[in-house]
Amino acid sequence: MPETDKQKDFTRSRSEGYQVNLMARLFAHALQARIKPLGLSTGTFPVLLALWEREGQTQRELVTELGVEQATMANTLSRMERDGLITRRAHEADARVQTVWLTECAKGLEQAATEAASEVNDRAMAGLSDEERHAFAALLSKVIGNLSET
Amino acid sequence: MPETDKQKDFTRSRSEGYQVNLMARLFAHALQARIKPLGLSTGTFPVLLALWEREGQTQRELVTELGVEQATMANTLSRMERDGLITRRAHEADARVQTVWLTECAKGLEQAATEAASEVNDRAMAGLSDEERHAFAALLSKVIGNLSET
DNA sequence: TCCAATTAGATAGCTTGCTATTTAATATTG
DNA sequence: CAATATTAAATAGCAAGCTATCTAATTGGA
Repeated sequence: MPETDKQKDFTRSRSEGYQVNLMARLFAHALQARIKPLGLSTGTFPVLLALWEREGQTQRELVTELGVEQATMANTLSRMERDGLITRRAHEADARVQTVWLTECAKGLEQAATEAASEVNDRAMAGLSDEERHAFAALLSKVIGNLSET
Repeated sequence: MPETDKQKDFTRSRSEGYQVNLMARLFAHALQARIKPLGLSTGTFPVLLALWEREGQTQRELVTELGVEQATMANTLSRMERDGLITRRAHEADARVQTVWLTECAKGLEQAATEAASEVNDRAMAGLSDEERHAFAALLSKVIGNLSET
């Protein structure tokens, strides 16, 4: 390709960044449709997964585990408290820290919510062989690793 | 796996939806770092790509082409107008329609901006063979297709 | 022709994400 | 011990996405 045509070889439809953004929005849309009836939303969902696995984590721990910014987590937790999904208790040894606990309501949603998420993943991966699904997971990890460096 | 363990087989770290969301945020972060010095942002970028290819499109055409909601596009175009990237002109035949045009400033950014985006894609795909990169693109298309149905 | 349906776009109001800054508490070090 | 660093969390303010609703213009039928 001649040097003068160089700026033409970038097209949106073939850009991985564009496709990834579109895919993420489609995932979120599909998940939202299934968990909205449960009173959940896409932002609260990963927090709930972390807490279903281990309750009483600090905001800092959730931030590290989920890879969002501290301010994002603070806002998400505020909404979750407002909506009756979590409560916060003072840390016994460190007055800066609050620990996060699930309400009974939130505890009761685990089964239905994880089933909804599995359904979305299965639908997204429909028609892919086991090898393709594994290849996709491996490529996701690789790309995430590449973009996470420093 | 026994029936009673069923709810435990969903883990965030292995959920495609979670990984895809993380990957999309990393892509956006990497792109933002490179185009912010040009006065651009991630939301305006695909609109510019579409207009660099063909100016004078209507908002409706941009919506269809980029796969965002009409309200999202309206807001994005407002910010772009505010920031001196586009102007809008009345359509000669239909008073409901406005066509979107690039400012001289926006026209001058094409080369630098597409280079920035290529750089992000290359970094994300670093260490992948040509076959892997093609496989990734094919899987993206497949998954997008699956989630786009109806 | 006129009324209903459609279409283009704007607006309201929300979530989810970000950066940057602030406040308060704890840890560290001279 | 006092001054400084660091750490945890909150807050301000913005971008980018969404749904839902509204207005105005155009189109299509009866």
